[in-house]
Amino acid sequence: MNQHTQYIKGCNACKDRADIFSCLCQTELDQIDEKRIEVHFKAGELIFKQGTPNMHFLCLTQGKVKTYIEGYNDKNLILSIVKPVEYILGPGIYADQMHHFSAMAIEDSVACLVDLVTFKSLIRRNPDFAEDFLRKVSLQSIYNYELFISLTQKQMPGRIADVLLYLKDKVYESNPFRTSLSRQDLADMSGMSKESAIRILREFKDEGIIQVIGNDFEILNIEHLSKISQTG
Amino acid sequence: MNQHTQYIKGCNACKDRADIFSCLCQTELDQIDEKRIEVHFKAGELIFKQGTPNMHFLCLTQGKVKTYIEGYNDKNLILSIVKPVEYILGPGIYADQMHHFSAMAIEDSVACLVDLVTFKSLIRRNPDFAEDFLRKVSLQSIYNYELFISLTQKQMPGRIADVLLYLKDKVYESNPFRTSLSRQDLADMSGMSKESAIRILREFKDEGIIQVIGNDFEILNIEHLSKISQTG
DNA sequence: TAGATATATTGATATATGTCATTATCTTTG
DNA sequence: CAAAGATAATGACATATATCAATATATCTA
Repeated sequence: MNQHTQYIKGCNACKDRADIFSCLCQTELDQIDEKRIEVHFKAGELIFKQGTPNMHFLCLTQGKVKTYIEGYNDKNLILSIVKPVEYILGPGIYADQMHHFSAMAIEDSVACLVDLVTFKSLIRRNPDFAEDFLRKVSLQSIYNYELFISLTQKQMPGRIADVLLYLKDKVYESNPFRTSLSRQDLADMSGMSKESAIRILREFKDEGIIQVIGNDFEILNIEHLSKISQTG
Repeated sequence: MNQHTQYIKGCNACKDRADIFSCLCQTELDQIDEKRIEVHFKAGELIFKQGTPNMHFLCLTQGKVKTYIEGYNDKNLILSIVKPVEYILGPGIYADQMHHFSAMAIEDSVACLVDLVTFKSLIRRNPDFAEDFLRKVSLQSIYNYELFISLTQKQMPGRIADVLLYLKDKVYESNPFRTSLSRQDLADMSGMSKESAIRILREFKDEGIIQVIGNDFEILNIEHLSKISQTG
């Protein structure tokens, strides 16, 4: 399916893949469809920036996006890698209408922007939709708690192991995988300097746990890597 | 107001103080009141434990509670100190019905437990309530992002500064404040060993930024402490 | 294709932080 | 009140991790 067909079919084509929208009736879906803006981003382009007003609910239909908190000294902390079809839910939607993290395309991407007035009115009118949305928010929260433990209680090897397993299981869903993430990105996902990230990757490579050629990764010994993730 | 009057008055007395319940009509509030169980906890008692089923929505009416993730090697990460009247919202409510963190009373406390069936049906029936709840969840999320930055990008002095400012501004809301938190707790809030926490506190004391006598804290130079929080 | 620019890698070194052992102080309890 | 147990404080030391500098490799661009 090329981008043009995708555009013409609109939300209906997407609906099957987009879990929380499956509980909307046709009229409700049409409402979103009308208000929907489809935007194409090139790899490296900023989708929205932390600190700016949050006016849209965002649904990623193609490509990959990293969400990250911009901290001090130009250091970023990558929260998640979003793949299609998933939503980018900022907590600002129901609080201060601001973005609390930034989002950047790491591959050429397509996203649908739905204005928040429409989105919120659907939340109010359709309890199933509200519950599904709450479920999404909750799952994200749960993942954040895991991230807390990984980042604050594990040493570097454990954190890199977590990142590799996350990429394999949640992002690329395949074992030899090629990523568009830079070494700096991997470092930003695991809260360390890029030099440290590189060093740990090399250690894993030397121990035969992984194979790395450029941006092609293969986890050779999943058990061992999981153990490193466990023991911190 | 003693505990007995508090009990007799029920949710109605609490309503003024409990923001998200203010949008409920009397009938709805009565429903919660009926299903409500009031429980008294002694300081140090576990209220619920990570990994157990999450069957109740919890509202703290007296005392103070710490919520914390139990990580590896018996290390905990304290997420928040809850004071009355606030809610303890686990993300499991709308996901897997499990607790993803533990809660423990750090002072003698009173909490109201509302069963989730009642709670969820109100969320479905009253959109204002649902929105208020979403607002609460969102604010918690925003705080978690700040915590991420503090814990992963600041050095120990910055993290301890954050903890002290949090206790002053959000928990005790007064400047000389007495806490029931142990040094280990302060360490668990800032993601470091208790020895390190103690050392940083001593440094702040030597530099005249704070005064500490036992569990009595006073921040003498708020500007300086804020600066330490900023510069990491 | 060559030069320029960004990214990745490596090594040497400095530093932040944790661990362990010891002593001091506070709190509980018989 | 004294003994016991918990919590707090301190110092010496080990180690995880960041920083800096140098080089290698990849990627872009004229």
